Amino acid sequence: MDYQVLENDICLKIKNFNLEDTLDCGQAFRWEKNDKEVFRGVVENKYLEIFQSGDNIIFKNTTEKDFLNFWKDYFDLDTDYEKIKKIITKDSIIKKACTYAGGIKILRQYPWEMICSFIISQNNNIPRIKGIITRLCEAFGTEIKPNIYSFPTAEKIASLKLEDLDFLRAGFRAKYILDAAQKVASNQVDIKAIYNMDIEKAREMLKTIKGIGPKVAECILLFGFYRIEAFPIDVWIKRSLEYFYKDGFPEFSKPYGGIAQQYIFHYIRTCKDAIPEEYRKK
DNA sequence: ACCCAGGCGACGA
DNA sequence: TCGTCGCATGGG
Repeated sequence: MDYQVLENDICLKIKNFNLEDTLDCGQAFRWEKNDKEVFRGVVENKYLEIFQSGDNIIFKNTTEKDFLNFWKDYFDLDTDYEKIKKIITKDSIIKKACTYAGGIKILRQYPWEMICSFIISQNNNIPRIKGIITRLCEAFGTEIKPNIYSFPTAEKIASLKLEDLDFLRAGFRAKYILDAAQKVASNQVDIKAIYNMDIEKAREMLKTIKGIGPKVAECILLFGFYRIEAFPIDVWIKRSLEYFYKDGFPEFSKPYGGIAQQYIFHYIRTCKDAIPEEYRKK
């Protein structure tokens, strides 16, 4: 890994990485870009400002220690994506998607935040998901810097009543958030245990929470537990499976299905001519 | 106004 | 076990 320690910042030199696509492709909901291409976000109890300039990524006001012990892991910098791409791009559709969106990395995020976030995501759109999560953090998270809040703990949410969540305007999802918090806080859904479960058991465990079905469970496993074989099928992926993969998704890609899935998801959502218009609204 | 959003639970056949 | 429908809310 090639990086330089500057006065207050870390400068990482990296190829084939796209910060904006990575932070804005629907896997994370707590990064916002300001008017100067700088992303601001909160992960656990750390606040970061970060931006990209060509092959340089600048981590603002970051110590080498935080970079090596925390952000390197969060941004999945030790995974050899080129090796994975070599395998999965033997499929021509993934190859196209990878050309378009191959700068995305799968962020190593945290289980409870992903459980809560992807419960909120169901039958919802990304701007609204972000809004609900922002309100949730501002109300129940910890203020780690002036006006900057961490994601609230499951214990904190579990201590609330359903009416306390009304202001989120999360609709029918509010009761699911509460159920998730209660089950996680009480260890009825044991996050530590899920890390060591085989994936099918982990799916079943997550689905004991109300509001977690097959799709949300896959997202939690992929983004919260780094199970890169997890393959969430949302409306967009369903469309692309119908259009591109009538005979099934290629077997050799399945161990890295989650990475391929992200490339395809970003590709067909944002590239106008990826699939025909009539498939976009079926 | 209308349609849809990174779906799910409840219900009926 | 498989289809269908209602769900809260608000952006386009």
